[in-house]
Amino acid sequence: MPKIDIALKKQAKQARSIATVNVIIETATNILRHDGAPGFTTNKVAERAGVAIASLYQYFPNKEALLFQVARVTWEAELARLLPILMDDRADHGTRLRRLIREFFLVEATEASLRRALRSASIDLRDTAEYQALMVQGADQSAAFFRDAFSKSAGEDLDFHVEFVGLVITSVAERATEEQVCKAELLRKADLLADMILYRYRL
Amino acid sequence: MPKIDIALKKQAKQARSIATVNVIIETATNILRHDGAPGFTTNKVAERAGVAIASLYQYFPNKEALLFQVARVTWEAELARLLPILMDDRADHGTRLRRLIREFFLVEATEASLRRALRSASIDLRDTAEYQALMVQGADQSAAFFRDAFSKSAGEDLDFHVEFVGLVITSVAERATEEQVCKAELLRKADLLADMILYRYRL
Amino acid sequence: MPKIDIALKKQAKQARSIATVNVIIETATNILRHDGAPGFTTNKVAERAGVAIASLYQYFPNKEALLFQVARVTWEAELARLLPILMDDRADHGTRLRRLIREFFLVEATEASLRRALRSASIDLRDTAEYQALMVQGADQSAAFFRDAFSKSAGEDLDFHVEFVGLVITSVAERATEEQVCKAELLRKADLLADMILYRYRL
Amino acid sequence: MPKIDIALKKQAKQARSIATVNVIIETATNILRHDGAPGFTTNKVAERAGVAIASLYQYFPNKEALLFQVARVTWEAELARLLPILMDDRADHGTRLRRLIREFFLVEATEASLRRALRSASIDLRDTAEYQALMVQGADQSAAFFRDAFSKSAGEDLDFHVEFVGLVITSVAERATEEQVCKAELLRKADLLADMILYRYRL
DNA sequence: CATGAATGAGAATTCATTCAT
DNA sequence: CATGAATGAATTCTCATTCAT
Repeated sequence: MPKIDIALKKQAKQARSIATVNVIIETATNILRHDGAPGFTTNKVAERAGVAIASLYQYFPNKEALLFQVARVTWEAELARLLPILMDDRADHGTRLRRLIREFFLVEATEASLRRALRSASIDLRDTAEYQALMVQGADQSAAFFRDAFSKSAGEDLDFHVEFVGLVITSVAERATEEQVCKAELLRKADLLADMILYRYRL
Repeated sequence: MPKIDIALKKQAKQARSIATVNVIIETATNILRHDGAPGFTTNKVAERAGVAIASLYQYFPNKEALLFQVARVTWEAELARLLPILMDDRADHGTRLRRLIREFFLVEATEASLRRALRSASIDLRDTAEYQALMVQGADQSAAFFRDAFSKSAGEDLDFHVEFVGLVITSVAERATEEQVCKAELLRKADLLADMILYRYRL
Repeated sequence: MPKIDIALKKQAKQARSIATVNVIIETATNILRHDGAPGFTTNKVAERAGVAIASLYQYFPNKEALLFQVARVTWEAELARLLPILMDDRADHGTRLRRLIREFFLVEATEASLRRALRSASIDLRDTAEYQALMVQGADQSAAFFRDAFSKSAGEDLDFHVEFVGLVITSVAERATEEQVCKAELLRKADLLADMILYRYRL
Repeated sequence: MPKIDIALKKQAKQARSIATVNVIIETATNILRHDGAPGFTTNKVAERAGVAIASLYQYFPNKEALLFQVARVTWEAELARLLPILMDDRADHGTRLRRLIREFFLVEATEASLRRALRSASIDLRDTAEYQALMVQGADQSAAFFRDAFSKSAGEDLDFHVEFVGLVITSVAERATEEQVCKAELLRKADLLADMILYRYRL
């Protein structure tokens, strides 16, 4: 039941229009990064991107659609950094989990302001099928990993634990990176969180 | 470096003025609760509160100032529920921490939509001295408790642990209450989080 | 089931605001009269009325509401000219009907362009309860007159005839006044239409 | 004084071009029929017709030109249904007039929404020479018929009567078909209008 | 003090039309 | 010729805030 239609209007075919679309998405990302959600207006994006506002609306049916593309690109980049850690079978579960959390904290930190803006702006997005599909993409893989890791110690309701640990890691990472801190301290926090989880599940 | 001046324009002294201010704050709270951050406009608050918009601006220099008062009142109410648990010396630290987390989850859940709206609306507020002072208020008391609880097991940098545990509890509680779930599941999550912390600090 | 809410937002109370509202309605009427429906934009109305666009929207919740007020004022003025003719019991039905049609043609002619614009612009208005109530106002009185006049000759389905004659008069008057013609010719047409109706109903 | 140039840019000569032009006109007609005047945008027409917007502008110099073609095609189809009735010498004038009015009501009813949209969209068109020429086309033939039919009873100014009766029939038909009614009631109205005219002219 | 009135600046979105390949 | 790309100029409507009584 997505109230807003988020699908792109036209697929850009020619090189010129592909460039335009990309410029728009990049500009939007930057604005979100630097000015936050309240500064994110279609007019500003168009102006800063150097295209007419009507051009923006030729590809994105509405503001949310543009926002979604920003979220998609950002999220995909994030996944690309995290998945390899999950898949690395040479390391045991505990090691991988610790690495995952560390990397997750670092990833969030690099784009802290962008992620925050994205979060606060994409409230309407949450209900769209597209957004949920996007989120599931990465969640699937990590859930499988968690399931594997906790299978012995979690007790009966494995899924409950899997979901909750995911929630804990993402929510803490988000908040921990809100304040600007040095990398060392960030990693210390990541490790401390990893400790809590590893202790609980005896990894 | 607070860009916005949040201080109340004039401390309402007469009974009538105090009542007006309170009505405005309550109305604002309700609007935030029911209509969310985007529905929170000064004109709507004034209208629903039954005062002229100009009167609102006689007490609150700008929108943020009003928002801050809402945050303050809400936060103080929350503290009032949590502090007794922290202060109860009859229970040992582990028990109190578990209770604290449970209560915190419940508190957050009862006003989930209000808290979310407050969060998403008060981004600019974060930088103000007033807001930070407000947050410290409760943090002080709980920090003392945490310091006491973790003193043996935390190792050297006690303050680091104290701060981080606070962050973990608040961030997880906030996210865990975002989706509507039954009380039982909420408490299960609270307990699981408590487990993680208690295990780590051997309580 | 009115989709658009047409009710005025605030009732203007002070003299100043009553003047503002009136100026806006008058300006809107003039624009409709001279520029037609496509030229009727809220911005243009506000600008020509010498008020800020936001002021316009303080009293009229949307474009349609303003349009409705124009229709109301115009319609009421029209009624004020027609009702006395209907009520005049000194004349017989035939005479009154002939006078009514003449006056109706003249009324329509004086504001031909306004009425046309109003018609073409108020398509959405038709479905609103307010608009229908407004229309019924005058229709009631004339229907009563028609019913009285045709009762002997119309046969069984009196209401059908009453409604249809109303439709005939209004539709012909509207179209007959579309082209600019002299008063004499207009009255000739009115009389010819009256003939047709009077003959049919033996008045 | 046609402000807008309505003439086709180039008479499509090749078969492919003719097909394109026809597809565009048909699509435009359908959009007008189903979405009404406000939904009638050149971009939408082009998209639904499966041609590039620039191609549309290669044949039609502007929106009005396209609109005019729609009006022309529609009007010609209408004429094709009405003329045979007028020309049928086996029936007397009264019979033919009654038939004409009935058929006219039916024709208008079948395409009520299209005609309404066409009317409300083609206000500017009225002043163009082309449009007037188009309208005269059918008017000529029916005027001849009316002249014939009313010659005895109309008195001196025959042309006046001829023109006015035409106006009466078209205006009433248009309005009578605005509301959705069953065929039976529509014909009843047509007959009642025919009565009025026939009585007046003793046919 | 309180308030009714007023507004500047901007927000999202649309549309007829042109341009360059 | 056909078309993908691009846009200027509007349009409706909102909102935080000020002003004058």
